[in-house]
Amino acid sequence: MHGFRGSTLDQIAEKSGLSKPNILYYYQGKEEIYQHLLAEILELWLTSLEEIDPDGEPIEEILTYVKTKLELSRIYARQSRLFANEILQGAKRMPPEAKDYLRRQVQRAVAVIEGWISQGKIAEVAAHHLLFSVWSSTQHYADFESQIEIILGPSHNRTQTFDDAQGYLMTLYRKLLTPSEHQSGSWPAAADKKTAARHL
Amino acid sequence: MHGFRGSTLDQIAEKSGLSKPNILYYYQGKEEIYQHLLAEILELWLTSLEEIDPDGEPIEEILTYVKTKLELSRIYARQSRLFANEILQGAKRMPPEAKDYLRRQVQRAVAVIEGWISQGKIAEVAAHHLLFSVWSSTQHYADFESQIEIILGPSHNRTQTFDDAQGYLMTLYRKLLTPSEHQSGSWPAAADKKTAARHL
DNA sequence: GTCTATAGTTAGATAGAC
DNA sequence: GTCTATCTAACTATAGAC
Repeated sequence: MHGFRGSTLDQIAEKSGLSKPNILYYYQGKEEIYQHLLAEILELWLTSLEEIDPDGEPIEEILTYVKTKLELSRIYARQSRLFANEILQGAKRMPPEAKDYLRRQVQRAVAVIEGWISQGKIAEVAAHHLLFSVWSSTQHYADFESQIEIILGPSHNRTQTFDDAQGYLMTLYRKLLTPSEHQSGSWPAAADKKTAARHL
Repeated sequence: MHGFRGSTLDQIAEKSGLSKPNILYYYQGKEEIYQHLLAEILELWLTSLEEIDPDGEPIEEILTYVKTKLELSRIYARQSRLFANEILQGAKRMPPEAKDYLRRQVQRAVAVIEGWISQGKIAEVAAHHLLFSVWSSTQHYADFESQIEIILGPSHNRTQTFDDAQGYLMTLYRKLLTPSEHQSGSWPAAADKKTAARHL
């Protein structure tokens, strides 16, 4: 699980307990094994994104997503690194269907977030960039784990670090998203009744 | 510039205009070329971190660092990806001196930030995690450029995206760092005279 | 279905002429 | 210092027995 070139069929064979030719009996080639893994990971990432509920309480919905994404990074750190490596290499081995799936799910989430903004339920932010920063700041704890190890030293407790990260990220995104007292952009542009009522 | 295994000596030879054996006349091997590149990039990253001035205006100092880091990601995107790839692979090819250098510079910056916090000049945050999120959220635009391309489509303007990112990140970190009106933690613990004066 | 043995390819490094 | 030609190791994939 170290990228397409990072693992050899010999290693995969050893880990899986099958022989090399036997693996190639089930898969057409190394490429197919790799893309199968990629698809699984993307599914995991996007399912959590899909769970953002347009009818939920906006800030809590987003904070829950952040929390879930961090948890996925903790549990599926190796998978996160495999995916990160693929993107780093230019996403050349990512099938077009997977790219479409990614694009569609992001578009949905962006629409939900922009809806909340226009209703004045969260502060005005660039929705795409909010998602980018949520992804990067959570996945960092998986993808750059070896750098964190270098900085915090070998004595640091992994679980503790993830707990601290959660506390930090909750504060970060709560402060960002909480609407300011007198938000000019959301009204009178906002059509939401409750929002309007607050200003009367 | 696609990681140690991502580029072959043949490609390096072609790009540099030299022949393969001629490159190995100057460098002992591929490993030495790679580590030379790594060291250059780390220097670039840590120099910008070093520029954080303990005597400057805290929030502006940090926001300037964020801006600089984003600019470095824009200009040195390939280098950022090379470094990210090394960390992703477990930082196994990073020399111990480079790791020490990284650790020391981070410790210095953390001390500066914690000083500002104890003086009540910025909100209370976990300094290490602040740095982690600044790195990840800025480097994302270099390291995950191909994913951004997938999401925003081929028609998106790279310069525009970086400009939008800067606006977003300035808001994000300004909101995080601005101390709240009645900050209990910073006073009376804070020994700073001006801070105390604000409360009289 | 599963294995051993091996073919075919690629890439890092070196020998040796100029 | 720089090149062509070549060696050697590692790796993907297949042939063919059981």
